[in-house]
Amino acid sequence: MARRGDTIELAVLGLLHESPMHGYELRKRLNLMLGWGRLLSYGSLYPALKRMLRAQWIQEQVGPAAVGRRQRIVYQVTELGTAEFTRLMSEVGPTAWEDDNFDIRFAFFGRTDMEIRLRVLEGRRTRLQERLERVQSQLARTQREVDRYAAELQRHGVESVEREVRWLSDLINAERNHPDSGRPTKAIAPDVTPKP
Amino acid sequence: MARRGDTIELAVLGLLHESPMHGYELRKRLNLMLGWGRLLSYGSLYPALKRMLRAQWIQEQVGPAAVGRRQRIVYQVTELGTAEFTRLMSEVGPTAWEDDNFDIRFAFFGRTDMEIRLRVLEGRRTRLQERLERVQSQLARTQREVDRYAAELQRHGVESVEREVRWLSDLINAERNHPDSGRPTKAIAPDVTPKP
DNA sequence: GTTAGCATGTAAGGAGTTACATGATTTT
DNA sequence: AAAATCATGTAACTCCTTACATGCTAAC
Repeated sequence: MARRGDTIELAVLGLLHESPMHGYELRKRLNLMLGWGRLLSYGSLYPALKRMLRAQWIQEQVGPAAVGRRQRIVYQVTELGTAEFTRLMSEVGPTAWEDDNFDIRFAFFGRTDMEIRLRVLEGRRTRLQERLERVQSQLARTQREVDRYAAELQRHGVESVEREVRWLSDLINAERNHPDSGRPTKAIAPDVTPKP
Repeated sequence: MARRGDTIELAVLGLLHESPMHGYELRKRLNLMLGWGRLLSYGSLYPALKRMLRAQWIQEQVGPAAVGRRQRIVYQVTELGTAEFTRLMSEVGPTAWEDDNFDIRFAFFGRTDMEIRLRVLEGRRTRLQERLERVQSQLARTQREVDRYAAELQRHGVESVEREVRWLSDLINAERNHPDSGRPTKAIAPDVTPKP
C-alpha cells in the first residue's frame, strides 16, 4: 500500500525515468519539484537510494564513467523499478490527494493513463471541496467572535483553495475534451469514454 | 530559540489567551486554523499540554466544574504562559516565515506590536521572493526539456506564490498606512458553561 | 438501546532533519 | 590559495502519526 513515505521513492523513480542521475542532482531536481515546502535533505535521500538499490528498483550505472570526472554514482531504473513506478502511480487512494503526493503524481502524469489522471485530479478536487465546505460552515458560526487577523487568514485560505479547485476543474475539462496525449512510452488507446 | 516544534505551544497559548478551553476543543480550533495542512492528532496535543502544564505556562482551571457536565480538563494561561507567549511571538527568526509558524503568528497578530507584525510580514515576503527568483531562473534554463505536466505544475506554483506575495504586500501597506489598531481584539469566550 | 460524537490519554513506530564526517573540483 | 560548490554518506534526535485503550453523553 502507498504509505506517506513512498513519496521519495516515487519521485526518484519518476526522475530516473527521464534520465539516469546521481544523488546530488536528484536532490536539486526534487527540491525544484516540491520546492515550495521543505527541502529534502541528504539524510533522507541517500538512505532511500540504498533501500531502492537493495530492492533492485534501481542500479548503479555501468559504463565509461566520464574521464577526469570525479567519483559519483549514477543510478538508473531497472525493469523492476519501472514496474514499481507503474504500480505506485496507479494506486489511487486517499494518500494520492495529499499535497506532496499529489504534486509528484501530477508531475509524472505524462507517464500514466488518462483514466488514472482523471481519478487523481477528481479525487483531489473532491477532497478540497469537502474541506472548503467544512471550514465555511464553521466560519459562518464563528465569524463574528474572531479576531480580524485570524479572519483575514481564513479568508485568504479559503480563496486559495477555491482557486486551486478552479485550476483542477480546468485540468479535468482539458483531459476530457481532448484525450489525446496518452503516455508517450506506449501506444495510445482510442477514445472509449462514454458521452453523456 | 524557537525550534520548529514550538508551533503547537505557541498556538495553544494563543488560543488560551482568547479563552480557557479543554484539549478536545483546542484540537478543533487548531485544525481550523492550520486546517489546510495535516490534522493535529491527540497523540501530539495531549503530551504538549502536559509539558506546558509542567512548565507552568498553563494550569487546570479551578472552579465549580459545571454540574452534570462530564469530566473535562479546562486549561487557562498563567502569567508565566503569557510571558512565554510574548517571548515566542517576538522571536522573529527564519522559522517564523515558515508556513505553519507564519500562519500561527499571523493569526495572533492582534496581540503583538506593529513592529513585530511588519518584520514577520516582510520576512516572509522576502523569503517567498527569493524562492521565486531561484525557481524562475532554474525554469528559464530547463523549460524546454520539461514534460508539459511538470511545466504546468511549476507555472501554477509560481502563480500561487506570486499571489501570496501580493497579499503580503497589501497587508504591509495596510499596516504602514494606518498604524491605528494596537491590540484591538478581546475575543468573546465560547460557551464552557453547562447546558440546561 | 445503540450509534455517533465527546473527551482523555499512552506506546510504538515512521519519516525526515540536523549535525557530523570526509574529500574532490571548480571558481575567484 | 581560498572559497564555494560538488558529492556521498552516517548517527542521533525530533516531532508527529497511528493504533490502542477507555469511558461518558447526546441523539435517534
